[in-house]
Amino acid sequence: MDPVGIMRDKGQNLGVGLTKNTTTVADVARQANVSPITVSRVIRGVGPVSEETRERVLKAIKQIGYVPNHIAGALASARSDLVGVVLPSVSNIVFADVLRGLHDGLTEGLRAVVSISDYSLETEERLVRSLLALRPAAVVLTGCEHTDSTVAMLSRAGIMVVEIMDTDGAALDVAIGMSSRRAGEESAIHLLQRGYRQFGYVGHDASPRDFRAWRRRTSFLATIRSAGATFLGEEIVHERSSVPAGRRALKQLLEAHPDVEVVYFSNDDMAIGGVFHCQAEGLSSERPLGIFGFNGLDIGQAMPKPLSTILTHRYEIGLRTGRAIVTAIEGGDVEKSTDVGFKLIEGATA
Amino acid sequence: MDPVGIMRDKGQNLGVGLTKNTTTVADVARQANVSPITVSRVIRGVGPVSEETRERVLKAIKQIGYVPNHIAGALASARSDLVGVVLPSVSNIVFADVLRGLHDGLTEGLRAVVSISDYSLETEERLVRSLLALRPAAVVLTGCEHTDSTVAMLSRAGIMVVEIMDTDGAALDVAIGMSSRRAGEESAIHLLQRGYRQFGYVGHDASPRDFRAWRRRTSFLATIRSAGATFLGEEIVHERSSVPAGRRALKQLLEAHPDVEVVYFSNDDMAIGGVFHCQAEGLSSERPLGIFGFNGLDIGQAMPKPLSTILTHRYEIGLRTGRAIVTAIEGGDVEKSTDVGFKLIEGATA
DNA sequence: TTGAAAGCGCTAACAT
DNA sequence: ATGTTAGCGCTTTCAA
Repeated sequence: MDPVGIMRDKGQNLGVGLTKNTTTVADVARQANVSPITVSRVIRGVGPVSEETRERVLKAIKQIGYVPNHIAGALASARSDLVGVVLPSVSNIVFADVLRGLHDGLTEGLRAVVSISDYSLETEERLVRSLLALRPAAVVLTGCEHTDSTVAMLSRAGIMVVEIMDTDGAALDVAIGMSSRRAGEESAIHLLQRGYRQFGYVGHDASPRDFRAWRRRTSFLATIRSAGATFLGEEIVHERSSVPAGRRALKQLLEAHPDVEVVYFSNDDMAIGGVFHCQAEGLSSERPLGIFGFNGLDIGQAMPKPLSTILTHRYEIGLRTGRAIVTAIEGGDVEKSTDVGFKLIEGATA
Repeated sequence: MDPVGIMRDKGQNLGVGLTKNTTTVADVARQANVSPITVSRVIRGVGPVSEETRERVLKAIKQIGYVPNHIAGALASARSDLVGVVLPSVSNIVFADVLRGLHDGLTEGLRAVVSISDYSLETEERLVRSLLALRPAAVVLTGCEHTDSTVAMLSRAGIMVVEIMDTDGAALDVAIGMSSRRAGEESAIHLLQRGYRQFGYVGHDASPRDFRAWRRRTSFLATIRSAGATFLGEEIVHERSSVPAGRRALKQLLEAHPDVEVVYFSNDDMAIGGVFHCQAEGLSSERPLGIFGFNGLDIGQAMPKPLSTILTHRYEIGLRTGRAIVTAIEGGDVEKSTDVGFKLIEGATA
């Protein structure tokens, strides 16, 4: 209930030589009886500094509680320790995994500035424009679809761009991910091999567009059709993917198309909702409806009947992205495109 | 397979007036026949600028594809548009929700720099030290436990600090969250009212420490004990919380203490694992074991028997945090402590 | 091994 | 309404 004064004592006394409480390299230098540049060298650990002065400077830093200003450093050196990251969502555990991997992969004091595009390319463009103002060391985007302006801005900026998750398109610079097309295809082939002939699909449509889910659906459908199987119909919920949405959608689908033998879901969240619908309706025994997901979330594998799905390597994508950025900054070469693959989990639901 | 040259044409030609491909306000100014400061005023939308010059400047910006440099701006104005955020984890959907809320709450071009402490106060200290080098507009920390050094650094920096999730402790500056203590207590009261007398607990211990889960457990135990109920025992997995971990842990607990009537779980992930264990063992009918969670994840509510749990307002915590930061930056007053509360969901598992 | 000078790109303060 | 001047705090370059 107490209103509180923020930014107390910023000490920005711009008057006549009054105290500013922001200590600088100059303060440290004075304390240690060296020049500012020597302090800078000690902090960055570059250049020749005698052990004796080094210790003197370090002591001075401790004494006056100096905290380096990377903003000033970045301006002077034209080198940034920020990595701009645009993810379509963080609520989806998939991108949370990517982010965790990215953090583990980024070293050398690199830090991620995370923005969320909500699956909109226009939002992505806005976010990239704004991120570029930070002159980041690299930019990480999700997927290979971007507006022309986004591409133009990035190419003019001349910084490293990593497109993650998706290796189906032509990489702007570096791509690290997997092929959605092949994932859809392999899912279809597996289900065909299991003898299914009557297919259904349950999908979501996140805000504007989840391109990768759509590409999986497209190649899945193409594969079952070219095998002569029947696609009975689909139910698409116009909201972000979730367990409850999957449950509702499967109910809808089964009402419209009671004869489906197996349903391909846009991802595990949706598929788990499907499993719950079957459990709730007691469908499991009298009518073994096949359910197939995508991602291989651990929750799906912890269910009494583990979910049949495709395991994706989200953490690894993030990790490799971080490492690729570090490598590039250190002057190393980075693969143009890295496919981390995926793994089909047979499970017990299809 | 193509090694690719990153940072191509950085254009850092430091020679005699050769082309640098970084355009600056000066370039725009030249193009528009005004002074740099006028360009700056147009970009920031402050100060008096005639409509005519404004348009001329805007046109020039478009023409030469100028991208502002916020790093330089931040240095000159001693104002940053970065908000440092330290979360214990992002894999946990709870913090992903917080992050989403935070993004929605932050406006005015404020951007989050996210770091992950992995539930370690020492890591948090390191991350805060490193974040302060960016001179952020505010720092968001999780929980009210911090090392002394962390507290000292932050107070010296004199910037806004928001401690989220937890309002049990004394806020350093601003706290937005809920009371873990009361959550544990209310869970216990509810289960006692339902007639349960033989209690068990299944918990996790994330890396070093999940303080809030532990506080829930402590107040839960205190409450059932003071009501004269029996605490039969507990099973703690020494890993981060997850559905599979919950499933395994419940199995263990029931083997050691076959007489428990109801189990309080450290959170919904663990509790859902418990439900899956019961389903897999066919325990649901022959022996209706009570299961109670924490968080109110939508997956728990989409299960055939919705999980009994406490709904927390993660998104709102993030949203309010973002808004509080914006308010403070704009000079407004912010509540010292905001309790967003929680809501008990009766569900069908306890 | 150390330092002096210059400037990164922008904006606050003070003119005009 | 616009411009001039003088830095922000650091690091580069070049000299000692």
